[in-house]
Order: sequence, then structure tokens, then C-alpha cells
Amino acid sequence: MTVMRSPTRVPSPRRREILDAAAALFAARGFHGTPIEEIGGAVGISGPALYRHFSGKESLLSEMLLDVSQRLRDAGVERVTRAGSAAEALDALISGQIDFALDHPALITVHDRELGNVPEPARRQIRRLQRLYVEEWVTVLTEMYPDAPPPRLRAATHAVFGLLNSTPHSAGELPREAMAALLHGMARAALGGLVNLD
Amino acid sequence: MTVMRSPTRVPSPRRREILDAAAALFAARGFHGTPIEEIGGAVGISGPALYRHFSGKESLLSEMLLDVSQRLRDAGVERVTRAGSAAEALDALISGQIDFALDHPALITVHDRELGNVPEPARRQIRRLQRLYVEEWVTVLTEMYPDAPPPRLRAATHAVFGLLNSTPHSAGELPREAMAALLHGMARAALGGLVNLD
DNA sequence: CCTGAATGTTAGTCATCATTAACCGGTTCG
DNA sequence: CGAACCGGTTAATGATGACTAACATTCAGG
Repeated sequence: MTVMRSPTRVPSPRRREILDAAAALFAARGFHGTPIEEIGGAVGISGPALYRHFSGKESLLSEMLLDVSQRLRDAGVERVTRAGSAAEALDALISGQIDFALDHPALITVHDRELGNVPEPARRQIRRLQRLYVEEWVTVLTEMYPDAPPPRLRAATHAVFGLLNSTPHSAGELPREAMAALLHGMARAALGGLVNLD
Repeated sequence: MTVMRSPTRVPSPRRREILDAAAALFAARGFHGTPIEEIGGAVGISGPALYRHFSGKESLLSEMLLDVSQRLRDAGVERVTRAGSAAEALDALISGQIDFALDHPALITVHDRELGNVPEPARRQIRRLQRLYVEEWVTVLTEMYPDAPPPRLRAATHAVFGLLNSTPHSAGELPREAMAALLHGMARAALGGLVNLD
């Protein structure tokens, strides 16, 4: 059997196509609720042909979530290092998360619904990337609110993720730009309120 | 005269016990990822004995989600009618949602993960209750921000739900009261920011 | 040309479930 | 007493679904 390619390198268009279709299906019906037959069908091939591209259903999910975590983390790091101030960095993080959530609602959904179905080696890596991404936020927030205890900032970060990742639930309520602006404002305000409470 | 209760029967303690166990398992492993055998095992009976209490796995889920939607909506209506002002009503809604999320994290999780697995008759009812609950919030917000268009307020409401329902993701970061206060402050601030943006 | 890799296909195989059947010990109450 | 539930049990039954096998087809180079 041939070794599967490392996740992030040289994505054959077929692989990407399959991952995209699978993301939509997993978001709609859940990992266990989606037969491999449907995933194949969604890209015009049928059933077991998927095994020419992935070693199994679980590794398909693993790769999907690893890629998401990777991209979120990388984009986060990049935006933070580009920024000139903590406040600017925070805005960049918020914008990045909003863009990703609006561009890939299915991935956002799958990302926080299906981690439990990822087998152990990959799961640990995904969690690690998630933790690093959260810490990116916490670092920025610590700079802005040096007196706030880190657990509080971590909880606040998770809360803001919940807020920003709500877009799949309010799909279609507002045009994209209006939604982005609304969420950005709300996130800023929510985190701004942090200073008043202790 | 007592108000008619929709969860028709008097809940036998056994039913409740099963529903609680199932909620925890569904939250952890998902509906399709949880064999009926495990649900039974969690309450000391085994496998098909569940059929003495529910007509099937799906109706178990239906009942669980109907009950959650019902309780959230009822509590919402009650708190709003008790309140003396819109601002007071909003605080009451926020507190209610926070209490529920902190008291029943598994139900919150299942509530927005597994609606897709509820069969049609019940699903429509659940959606209806959810919509009514959202409208409860939107009504209060409309009173506070009469110029904001309703879709914007609906999106903002969903965003706040995302924020408040984030507790299952940041479990253990903070003691309960601190978490409740943090979330309340953030939600208030997020909605307060609504007035500034148009 | 011939070979072999890449990609598909269809027809098994084998597990895992949800659901049903067939049985059984208690408890209620007529 | 005894019939009828109630709430359990264990053993089928039947689908569904992941994965494997065996068998094409295309196409790139040598």
C-alpha cells in the first residue's frame, strides 16, 4: 500500500474536492450519519473509490480537522505578527475568524462537532493546534488587560469564538458584509467589557 | 387552573433517568455514535429494555429536544413578563440562558448538534419553539433599539446564544459564579454595542 | 508496444446496531 | 386466587455500512 501524502502538501484537486464535499455532508448529517457512499456520490465517483485517496473514513475526517486547525492557527500567528499594536492584533484576529467562518461555515461546524470522532494520534495534534490558537488570542488580550487572570481570558476567548462561529446558525439573516460588521462590533464590545468586571 | 403541559405524561423517574444519561452520551459521542446498549447500560438496565419506556431511539431524542426547547421558551416568556423594563427583561433572559447552560451543558450541546436527527413531526415543533424563543429576545431588543432592523437583531441574538452556550467548551476554566458573571457582562456589552453600528 | 501506476467499478465480507420476539418474575386489585 | 400489567432479560432478525478483493481502463514513458 502506498503511503498517504502528508496533509498539507500537494493537495491533488480530487482530494480537495472530496474533502469539501465531505465537510458539507458532515456538517449537515454528522460523521456517523454520512455513509461513505454519499461522499463519493457527491463528487461523481461512487463508494469505495474514496479508498484510492484516503486510507479510511476516519483519516478523511482527521485530515479535514487538522487542516482547519492549521489554517486558523497559521492565519492567527501571521496576523498578530503583522499588527502594530495589541488592539490592532485583536482586530486582525477577530476579522480573520469572521472571514473564515463566513467562507467555510461547514468546516466551522464540523470543527467543533466532530473532534470526538478523530482517532487518537491526530486528535492530540488538533487539540494542540487549537490550544496554540487560543493562546494567540490570550497573549494579545493579556497585553491589553494585564490584570486579568489568564483563565478568565481563556474563557472570554472561547465565548468570543462561540459568538463569531454563530454564523452557521443565522445563515441568511444578513448580507455578508453586514454580518461581518455586526459580529466584529459585538466581539469588540464583548471583549471591551472585560475591563469593567473583576 | 393549571396550564396544559405539553410533555404529555407524568415523567416517571426512570424516563428522566434515561433521558439524562442519554443526553450525556449524545453530547459526548453523538446520536449515531451512541448505541442503545450504552444508554441502557448507563442506567443499569441493558439494551432493548429502553423500548419499555420509549418507542425508539429517535423518539428518545425527540422528547429530549422538545423538552429543552420547551423549557427555554417557557422560562424566557416567564422572565420577560415578570420584568419591569426592557433592560430588565434582557438581563433576565441572559441570566436564564446562562443558568440553563451551566446547569445542563450536555443538553445545550445536544440541542444544537442533533436537531438534524429528529424525525419530521417533532422537528417542526422544536424549530417552532426555538423560533418563539428567539422572537422573545428580538421583541425585547426591539424595544431597546427601535431603529435596528429585525434581521440584525435576530443575527445578534444568535450570536449571543453562541457566546453564552460556549460554556461546554471552556468547562473548568472558571468557577461557576465567575463564569456566569463574565458571560453576563460580555453578553450585555456585545448587545450594548448594537446601538453604535449601523 | 508494453508496463505499471493512478483511478474507477462492482461484488463480496463482516461488524455493528436498532428493533422485535419470546419468556419471566413481581405487584396490584378484582 | 389469578389475571393483567410492568419492566426486565436474552436471543433472533435484518439493515446498513465500512472496508477489501478482483477486475477494468487510461495514459505516460521506456
